Parts: sequence; structure tokens; C-alpha cells
Amino acid sequence: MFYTVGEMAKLVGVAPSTLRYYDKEGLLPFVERSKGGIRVFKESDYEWLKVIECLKKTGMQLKDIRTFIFMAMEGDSTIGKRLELITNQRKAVLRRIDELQETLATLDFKKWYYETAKAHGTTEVPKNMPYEELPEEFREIRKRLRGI
Amino acid sequence: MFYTVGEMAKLVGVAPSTLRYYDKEGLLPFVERSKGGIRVFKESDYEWLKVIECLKKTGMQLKDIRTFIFMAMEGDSTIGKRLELITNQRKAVLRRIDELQETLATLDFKKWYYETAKAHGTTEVPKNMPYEELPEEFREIRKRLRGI
DNA sequence: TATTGACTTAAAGTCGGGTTTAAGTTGTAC
DNA sequence: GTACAACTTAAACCCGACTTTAAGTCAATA
Repeated sequence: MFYTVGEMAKLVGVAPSTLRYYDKEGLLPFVERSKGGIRVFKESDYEWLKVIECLKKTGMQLKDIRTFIFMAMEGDSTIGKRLELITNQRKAVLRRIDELQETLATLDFKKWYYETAKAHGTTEVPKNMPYEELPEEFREIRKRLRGI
Repeated sequence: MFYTVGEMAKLVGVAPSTLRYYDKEGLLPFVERSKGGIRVFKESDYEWLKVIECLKKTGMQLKDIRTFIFMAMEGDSTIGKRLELITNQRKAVLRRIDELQETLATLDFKKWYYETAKAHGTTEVPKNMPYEELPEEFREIRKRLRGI
């Protein structure tokens, strides 16, 4: 079965202009053309687009996804490099999750801060609450955030 | 103690141009000027910049940070709105962490996939590995990823 | 007072990831 | 054979978050 750019865009849930843009950026070297120059997407191209979607979700940049696609098209000789790329991306995602966990702790504190402020009608209450009265989970974080 | 834009930039670890940009975008309504028009940062402004840094880490956009700053400067009457903003941002961070956990699972699978491919010299081995031989933690994910 | 380094502004440039526009072409249906 | 929707391209535009540039000003030191 074959698809036009508009049909395939619907299948993968992006705008046709996005697929044309990816093509222009060299991310779709596998897409063929009709005699008239119109893009003809095959079933297997859908799988490639899923690969792109997956790598994009990891936060990978288009130029790196392009590199990955070219390596994958080259075959087994590039397995080592592909593994390296995936490993690096995995590390980047782990780091990002860590950062966000830190950030979440800060937001939890701020949420408590404003809930307490709201209950008392003033930020003075959470701001000046003595260390002993402060919920335990916020004692450390308030030190870090002093004045914030 | 007072600081110029360059000094304060060093203190908070950003480029002076960044602070000027934030000022232009209205994020620094608290910064005063000398008679000659030069920005004069106070100690307390450092705390505001730390607030901005913190909110930025949560992924909040500059225009929303600006809104937050203005509300915070207005005083206790805006506590409810600030709580709402923080709560929404907290939810956004939770969603983002969830997405990244999903993504991490995919990358773990791909890592195993290429490690196995590397060990055998071909992607055919992990690609066609029978369900029974597949490590348990990857059985579900391979179904979702079939062909990827 | 003159120099010098750091400041000022507006405007333009950069980057990533697209979207929109304009002018023209393809392919299908009648 | 003509109409029409959907395709083609290059180029321009958009967004957020800056950075860079250019031309000019301030303020501390010699």
C-alpha cells in the first residue's frame, strides 16, 4: 500500500509540512517519488517515521536523528555507533529526569508555602515559620531556597 | 551593597546580556537605576533573580515568570493566583517526568537491542528473537515498538 | 582632562523546529 | 479536455530565548 504525504502525515499524526520539512532536512532518505515528482510513502516508511518519533521523544536533535537514520540504513557495520548514540541519549534522559525531580521538590515546597500563606492570608506565616514547626520534608529545601 | 549588571550576572552565573534581556522583557521591575541611567542591583534583587532561576528550571516561560514576579510584588492579595500558577507548573513537571520515564524504557530496550546485535554482529538476532528468549522486561515494549 | 572599561540602547542575528505563502505541477474524476 | 484537490518548491515568516553588533554614554583613575 502506498500513501501521499498528506495521508502519511495523518497516519503518524503530524502536519504534512512537517514531513516535507523532515525530508528537506534529510531525515527521510528512504522516501521514493512518482515519475511526476510526488512523494510516495510505503508501509515500511511508516516504521521509519515511528523511529523518528521515538527518537524525538528522547529529546534528540533532528541532525542526530538524521545521523542515526543514515547509520541504520547502512546496515550492521554501524551497530557499534548506533549503540553509542542510544547510550548517550539514555544518559541525557536520566540526567533530565534527575533535574526534574529536583525541580519537583522545589515546586512541592512552594505549593505548601502558598497553601499555608493562603490559609493565613499572608506569606509571612510560611516565610517566618520556625524550623521546628516546618514539615520535615521541607526543612532541607528551605535552607537551599532561603529568600526565595 | 550594590552591583552593576556585569557583577550581578557573575553572581547568578548568566551573561550580562541575559539580564538586560530579562529587564527589557519586564522580568526585573525591581531593578533601579543611577542618575546616569545605569542599572543598580541591590542585595534583594539577587533573591528575585534566584526566584527567576528556580521558575525557569521548572520549564516556565518568561512571560509567565513575569506574571509571577508582578503578582509577588503586589503582595498577599495575589497568593491564590500564585498558588494556582505553582500548582499548574507542578502538574506540568509531573507529566514531563512521566513522559521521560516512558522514553527511558524505550531507550533501555534499544540499548539491549544494539548490545545484543553487537554481540552477534547483526541486528537480525535481537530483531527476530523469539518471545520466550526475550528478557522479560522487554516483552511488552517490543510489542509496542514492533518494526522500530 | 583624557583615557579606558563597563555601561546604555535599538536593531539585527542565531538556533531549533517548524508553518505559511506564493507560484506552479500532478493526477484523478467527470 | 477541463476542473479541482492535493501535490511540488523556494523563500519567508514564526516562536522563545538569547547573543551580537554598532553607536554612543557613564564613571573611575592617571
